[in-house]
Amino acid sequence: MINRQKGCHDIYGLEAKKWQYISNLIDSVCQKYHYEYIRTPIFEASELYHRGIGEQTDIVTKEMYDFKDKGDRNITLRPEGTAGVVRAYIENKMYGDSNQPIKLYYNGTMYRYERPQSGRDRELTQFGIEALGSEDPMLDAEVISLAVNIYRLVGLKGIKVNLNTLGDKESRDRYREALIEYIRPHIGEFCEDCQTRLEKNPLRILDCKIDHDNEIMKKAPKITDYLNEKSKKHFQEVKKYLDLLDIEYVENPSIVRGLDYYDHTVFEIEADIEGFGSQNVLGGGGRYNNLVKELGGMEVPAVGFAMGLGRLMLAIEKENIQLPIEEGIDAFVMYVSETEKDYATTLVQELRMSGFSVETDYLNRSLKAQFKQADRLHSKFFIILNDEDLKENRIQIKNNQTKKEEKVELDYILYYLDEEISILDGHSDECDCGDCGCDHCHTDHEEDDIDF
RNA sequence: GCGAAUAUGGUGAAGUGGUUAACACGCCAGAUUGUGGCUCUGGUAUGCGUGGGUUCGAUCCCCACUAUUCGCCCCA
Repeated sequence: MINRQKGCHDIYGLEAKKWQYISNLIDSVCQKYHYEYIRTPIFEASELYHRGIGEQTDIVTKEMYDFKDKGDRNITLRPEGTAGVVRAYIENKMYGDSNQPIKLYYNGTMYRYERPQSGRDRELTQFGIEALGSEDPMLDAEVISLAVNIYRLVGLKGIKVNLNTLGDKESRDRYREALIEYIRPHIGEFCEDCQTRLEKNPLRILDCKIDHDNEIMKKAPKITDYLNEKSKKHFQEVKKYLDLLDIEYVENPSIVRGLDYYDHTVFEIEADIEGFGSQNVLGGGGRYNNLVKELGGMEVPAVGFAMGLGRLMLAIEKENIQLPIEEGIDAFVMYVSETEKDYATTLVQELRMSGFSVETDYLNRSLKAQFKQADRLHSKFFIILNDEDLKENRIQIKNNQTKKEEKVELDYILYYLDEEISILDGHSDECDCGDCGCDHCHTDHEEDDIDF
């Protein structure tokens, strides 16, 4: 037997319905915020990620899916979404588009060559947004609010936004120097990793779990004291807009987001969920005013966010959140014997073309077994075809909720089903507004019910 | 890269160094309900991860491998 690859999953059944629900929710929220869907390739030139992420990191050296294709090109399966989107932005000259800023979202699979564990797979699905072409702090706040609203709408409680700023390059360089100077005399007291981080990526030391409680760390200089006026103002405004948007956050100076290209605002959203362990970060992002240039474009400010949907699903499961997944079909067509099967075939087709979801039996099962099957599928109506009825141009139809059973004229069946299903859904005849609050309207206008 | 646990039929899962490996669910057929959902009867399953070893004999003991899960590292 051939098994699926390590760290990959087959998603089907109820699980697949949940994924679809989340994807639909994402589409609907992004539409409201006016972020447009973009789909970029799953593989790109390796260089894109090497440049975007930084040559020296573990990420690049051992956690990317690199390979050579038959033309001897260096290819990488995308490990994240931002680089590809930025590449597409530059390549398609979106900076010249008349609508600015460019606001995009993606939702797709990413690949990371890692040892899988809970909340971490080799093939993962990420949703993310990128807003390019504005340095307005209002946009930073919007990005965060979109992310938070997704979590809210899913129904997650204990969501915490950790917020920090890295300032602009000038502020960050000053801070980096001060930090190195401060830590260097004490470096012997830090863990091995931190000792190498000191030169390579000193900010990362702040994020170290081992040395987190070290007194020296606690008294370390803070980035906020090294911000220049411009950076300080940006951060203050981001916070102002978050307050206006009613987004709660915690300032957390240890959020540094490893990568060089981050500027100003950085944030992580974490879930306070029992049994979530070290994989409690649901998503994160920040401003990256240097990346577009780094990847060969012009100087374009940008801000973005990404979340792992696998982890979101895990959180939903742990929190025991019931997503409103619709189950069941409208009708199951059963036939008493082989004689009626031909008619069943055409009836099923007709009903489906008229917009009903309909199933029938394909295993030539006994009528009894067909009833069982119809029941298992949560069919609203059972349509039972027998010879005698068909001769008189009518069919037997049973409402599985009320148990009411009727014989209906063949010509009348579509109208009958339509009516009856409306009644089942609580949709009244008088209502044609499409938004009266009944169940039927809800399904058609789901997005209008979203309460921000 | 390091560490730990697990590996039995379609599913969940018990169990033993020795003739036919429980039980439950599922599925199928039948009985009974005016044709399903409850109940009862019967049927169903190429099942002990792979390769070695110990043994008269291994699913059960030992070793290796593989896979899965979980943790560490790292985290885009």
